Amino acid sequence: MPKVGMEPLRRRALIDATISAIGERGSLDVTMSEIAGRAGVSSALAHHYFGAKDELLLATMRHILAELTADMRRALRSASTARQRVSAVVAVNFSDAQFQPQTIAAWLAFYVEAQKSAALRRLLKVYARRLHSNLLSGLAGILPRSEADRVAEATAALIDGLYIRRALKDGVPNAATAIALIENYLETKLSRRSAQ
Amino acid sequence: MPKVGMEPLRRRALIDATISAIGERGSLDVTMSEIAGRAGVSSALAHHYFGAKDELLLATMRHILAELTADMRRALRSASTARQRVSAVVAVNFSDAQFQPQTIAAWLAFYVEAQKSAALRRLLKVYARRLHSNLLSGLAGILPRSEADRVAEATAALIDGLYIRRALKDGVPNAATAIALIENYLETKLSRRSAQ
DNA sequence: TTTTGTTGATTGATCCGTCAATAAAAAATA
DNA sequence: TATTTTTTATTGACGGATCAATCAACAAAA
Repeated sequence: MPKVGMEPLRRRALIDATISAIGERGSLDVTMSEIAGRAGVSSALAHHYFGAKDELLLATMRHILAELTADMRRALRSASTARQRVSAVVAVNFSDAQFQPQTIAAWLAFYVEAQKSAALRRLLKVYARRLHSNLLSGLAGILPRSEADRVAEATAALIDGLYIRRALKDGVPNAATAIALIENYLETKLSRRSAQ
Repeated sequence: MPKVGMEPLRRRALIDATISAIGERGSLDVTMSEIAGRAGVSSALAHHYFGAKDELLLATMRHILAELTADMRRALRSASTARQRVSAVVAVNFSDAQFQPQTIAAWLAFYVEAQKSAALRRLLKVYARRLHSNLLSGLAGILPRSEADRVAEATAALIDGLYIRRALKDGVPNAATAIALIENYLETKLSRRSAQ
């Protein structure tokens, strides 16, 4: 039943299907047929709209990053102090929308794929840089620049590390614990401004 | 030129070839032919000794973990105080032997594969638990138990996070900086035993 | 009648795993 | 010691399966 204006709906359905397929299998080793099937269309249609598998994967990653970015912007808007801004950035990464098995598995899989795909690598670097600068925008108001830089780096590493450990279902079990762990770190770093 | 006693040599060569192949491609998507070729043998021989690809990959992961474990044991032996033990555990993970692009890429790839392979998952969990208990063996002598547990968890997450960021060639550029970052965290955690 | 949506069938490539065949060493036998 | 037999090492060729991508064809809207 071909109705006009299907393109954006199909694109979105295919991207959602890609996320859930990757999340379930835990890797990018999902077939176009599998994805298309989940979206309720044929694999030919997936190729019709995205051209090649690479581009569907890239579009999916872009979509995940866009959602994260939007969440981040929202969270930052409602933070008034520098300290709150730091906490907001951390909290978003462990919000219900982001810290889910599917999304986490997808992140991990994309990290690996980035080693092969230059386009994906570029995308992830943009995200990493943005995360860093978001953290820094809060920290710079509290700590001296070089120290703020180091704390931002450590916080980013903690976020990535907790994600990876969550994917393995080992270590930290839930979002609240993860946040508490990072906040605990930040608290010890921010409460005593004697640096070094 | 069939000479007897080739098996251990071939196994080793194939495992080394697997590591370098994975390291170069940045994922487990390497063919048996590619691996065998690097080891200077035919793919049929790789199958002869390892049966299936899964088992070669598993053997490779086991080998990497065994090396890390051996390094860890050595490092711990030469540490006399609890504090030194903590630093030793951290340092080993960023030693020249471990913190190399090839090995890091392999780690990351295996993390992803673990979501599919139960055997691999079990292996990684054993490693994670051992890392945790090694860290704890040092921290428990300095901090109260619950606090020590949390710091061990954070340190492990930092290690994983710095690995992942290294794989992306983003963030922390070298081993010394990574160690300094973690030591800086440990120092702030261990110097003020007022806990919370 | 042109545009948009859609798919079944097919192609071509890749790759794992197997197998029969070969050859050298080692062991057993004469 | 000379020979046969068995074990170990090794590979080229191939079967079979999977999958990405293409294409021709069809149907409904515009």
